Amino acid sequence: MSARLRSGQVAERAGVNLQTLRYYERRGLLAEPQRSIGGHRLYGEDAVTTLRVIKAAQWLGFTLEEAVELLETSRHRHGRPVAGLQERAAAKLAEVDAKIADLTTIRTALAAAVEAGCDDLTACAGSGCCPIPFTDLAEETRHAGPCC
Amino acid sequence: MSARLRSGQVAERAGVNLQTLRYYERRGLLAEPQRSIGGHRLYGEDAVTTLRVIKAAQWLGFTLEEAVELLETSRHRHGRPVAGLQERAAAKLAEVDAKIADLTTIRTALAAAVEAGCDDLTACAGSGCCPIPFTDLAEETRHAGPCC
DNA sequence: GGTAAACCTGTACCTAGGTACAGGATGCAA
DNA sequence: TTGCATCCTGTACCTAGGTACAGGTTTACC
Repeated sequence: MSARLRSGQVAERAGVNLQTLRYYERRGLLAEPQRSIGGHRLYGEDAVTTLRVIKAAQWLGFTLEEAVELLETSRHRHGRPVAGLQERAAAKLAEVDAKIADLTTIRTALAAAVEAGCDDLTACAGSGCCPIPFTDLAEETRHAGPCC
Repeated sequence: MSARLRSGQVAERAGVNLQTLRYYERRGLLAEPQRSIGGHRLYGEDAVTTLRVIKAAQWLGFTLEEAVELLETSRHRHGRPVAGLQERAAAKLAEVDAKIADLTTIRTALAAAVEAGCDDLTACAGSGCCPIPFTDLAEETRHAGPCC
């Protein structure tokens, strides 16, 4: 239907690596495109849109796994409302809020350590007067770290 | 000098996996301990402290690579002040602030998308009325994503 | 001295999201 | 038709921070 794009052109327009296209295809994010006689991939403009959507989803904090689901529901939601962007975005919003709260706690500890003039974590761990919660961290192994 | 602890005891006290001890030893975070006649590792109490420090550093957002440096300066800073915790903590504070700012931007976009009732990213990418900055993201490839 | 738990080494595997390389085929323009 | 850029496949590698397993030795306790 529309002008066919070669993989290099799609990659360039979307600002991704050529290999990433194939990777996304394997992961099911990008549909298998048409092929030329010789076997080269030929994409439509919609592939570029899909890549933009993937990038936006990643920016919002969705994993590729989640991006697959977002794209799938977007593709074939025939009438009945599968868990759509609304629910997922609300859940992600809560995750982001939790992450901000964690980082804010850490920020406070870090600022306090700077303020208190701490200059040696090992010494700090010994003296009980450091604002960094060493003992809490040792016990709370269940509580995930700040990142990833 | 102090009571010798076996690797399992150290791991348990610090709340880490046994394998993690060896991993940290390889990475240079944990000094090579003494050995029993038969070759088993025998640690002092200070190993547990070191592990607590590592956990605290990770919680604050330092990588293991950075934790090595923190521990090393803590170990052999003979007089002259190498870049200590103060500088590193201040730098990390700036990083954390930047991360919080990024997440706050994302939070705003996510909340706006929920508010606007967006229910399909692909459709959103087409219509220009979605609060998610698709086009900006496509251009700003240099700007790192929200996480890691 | 017997036995079970703990420990040893080396190596492979895991997540997440890609990236790189080798060796060969295709596409396009002069 | 020649030549070069682009693309193909499959496989290996990367970061970061671990975790798991196999096969063998040591320690500790009864």
